[in-house]
Amino acid sequence: MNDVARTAGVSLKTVSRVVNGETTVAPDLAARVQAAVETLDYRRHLGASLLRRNDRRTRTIGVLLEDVSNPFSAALHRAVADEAGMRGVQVLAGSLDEDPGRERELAAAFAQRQTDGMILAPTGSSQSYLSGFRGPIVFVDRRATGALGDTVVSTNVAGAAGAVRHLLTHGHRHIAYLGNLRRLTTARERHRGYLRALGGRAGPAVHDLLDSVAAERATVALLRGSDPPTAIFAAQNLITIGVVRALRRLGRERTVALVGFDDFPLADLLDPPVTVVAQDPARMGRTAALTLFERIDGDKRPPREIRIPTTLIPRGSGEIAI
Amino acid sequence: MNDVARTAGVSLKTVSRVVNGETTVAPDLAARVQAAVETLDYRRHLGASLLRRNDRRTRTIGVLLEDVSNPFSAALHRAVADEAGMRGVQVLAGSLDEDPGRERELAAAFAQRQTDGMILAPTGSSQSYLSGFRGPIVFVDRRATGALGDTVVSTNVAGAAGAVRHLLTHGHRHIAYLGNLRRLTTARERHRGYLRALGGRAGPAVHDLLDSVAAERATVALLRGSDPPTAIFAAQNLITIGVVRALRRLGRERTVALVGFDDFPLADLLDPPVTVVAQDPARMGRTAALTLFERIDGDKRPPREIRIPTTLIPRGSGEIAI
DNA sequence: ATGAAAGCGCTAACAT
DNA sequence: ATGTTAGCGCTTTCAT
Repeated sequence: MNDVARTAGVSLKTVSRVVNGETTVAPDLAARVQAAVETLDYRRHLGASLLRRNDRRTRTIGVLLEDVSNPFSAALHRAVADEAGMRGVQVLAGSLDEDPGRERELAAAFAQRQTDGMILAPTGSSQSYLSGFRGPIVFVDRRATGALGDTVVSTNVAGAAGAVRHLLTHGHRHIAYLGNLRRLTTARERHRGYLRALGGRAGPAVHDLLDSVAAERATVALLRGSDPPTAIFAAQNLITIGVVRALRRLGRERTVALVGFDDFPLADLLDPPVTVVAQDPARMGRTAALTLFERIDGDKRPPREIRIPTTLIPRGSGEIAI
Repeated sequence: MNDVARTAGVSLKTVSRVVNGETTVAPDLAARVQAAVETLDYRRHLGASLLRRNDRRTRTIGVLLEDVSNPFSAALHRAVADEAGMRGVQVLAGSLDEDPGRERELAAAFAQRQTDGMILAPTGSSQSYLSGFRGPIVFVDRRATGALGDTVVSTNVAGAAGAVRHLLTHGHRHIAYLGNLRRLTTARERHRGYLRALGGRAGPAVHDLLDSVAAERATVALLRGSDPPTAIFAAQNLITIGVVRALRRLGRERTVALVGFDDFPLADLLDPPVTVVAQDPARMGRTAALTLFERIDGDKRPPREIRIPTTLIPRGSGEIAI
């Protein structure tokens, strides 16, 4: 910046003014500065600029999701990035892989980089470590424990209950539940919806499935067991895919009904097409980003919880009658 | 940091030493500083630290891909993030959506944030705008024009030629090509492989398909045309999916052969399962990241081009005989 | 081993 | 409208 000032024959502050688009600069001076900037290929050092600025904003936010390569997280991430891009804000992203340690580490790493705020899908059982962090935090997909912030979640209980009622409608009375880690609020809520729809007549439940391979194995075990279910409710997209693989392997895809929670690409092209309770990850991401930017802009209202509705999409696998 | 120094009763510099883990501090002083750090919940301001440091590293890199929610880009992004995470490096990511303007803007935004380097899948027809950027750049998936840097690409020509030869083996002589934007080096190379395998007997080619809907429409038009192909080579994952949808719609999925370039989740569960030339996006991402970190660490050798092999995976759709 | 002073690149506050 | 000075939070350099 010094070089530019010298080249243009003006003071350092004038260069600063031009670079920041302030209008109180004579046109001819501004032009000279612009010329010098281009000659020297000068680019402002954002870090230095932010250090002195009053608002202290880095125009960077952090997004911590389960796995940016899972279609749900990827769509959510994409929506956040788009909303941020419109505001000239950059996005740091991280995948937690259900590891509470990574959650804390990455959150700390983002905080050290002075992100203006964070969007977090918590995986640990407590987020109290966030107290004392600088910017606002919006929790997405999962509720937080021991930390304050806005929350954007799907209507998990209602969605799961709707899925199970859909199976009941088609005559099923022996419906299994396959879900992921019970410490996650989503898993617990979807299980609660499952129990609510079934009243006292809940079927077998398998929890803590970490990936589609585990889900496939669990499904095979259930169906080969002494009291096989006639229908399955799969509480997460990878689990649904594991169940589909298992049913195929056993040749039972046309006799055992299946409804999955969370839609996934090509679900409609499988045979039979997979009935799902679709979430709206793009809307969740957009909503979380909008909420975060409102907070960053000074919104002081008490934390809100925003519930994004789910949609049952009947495609075939969930309409298999008993 | 001043507060910490006062609370611990030491000088500012001593705090700096402790925070940076320098060993030249008496144990009792270090302990006092640590205590003060915890009491005051002090966190070092990385931006300020970097401003004065000699190496000028932000420990942040940028990754610009076509669309972080496409499975190919998502897997690549994930691999880069993992490799970066192991080094305590954070990753800024952006989606270009085949928009050269966004490519330039996002690259500039990253540069302003002093990323130590960038990984870029170019979409514009020239990357000369990169000259004068601070850190090293590694091009991934696509070659750059007018800019220097290491390049990590799939063996596009060989992979595409292999796919088409596979169709020839099954008796097809009238094979269509469906590809995306011709300005992309990947699209051109895959088309070249297609032409090479067919010698003078190339079939109809449809270029510049931007998404699966466009591919679906193009496939329907081809098959309803006067001289319908007996087999299709789809040069990208979204295009392959569009072709699958079209074949289903026309009830031709068991009579028209299909080989796609780039694998996608659930390709093996479709009916018929889709034969593909699989790329290895995770390996591409890992390789690009490793190469970038070598450059950041001072590797001065001339730019290299690393070619990641592809694998033909016969699953059914490509083995439909004429 | 510890500290004082200078300065990284920039903008705020205050001149002029 | 333009320039001058101080200082953001930290690390360097150099002294002790």
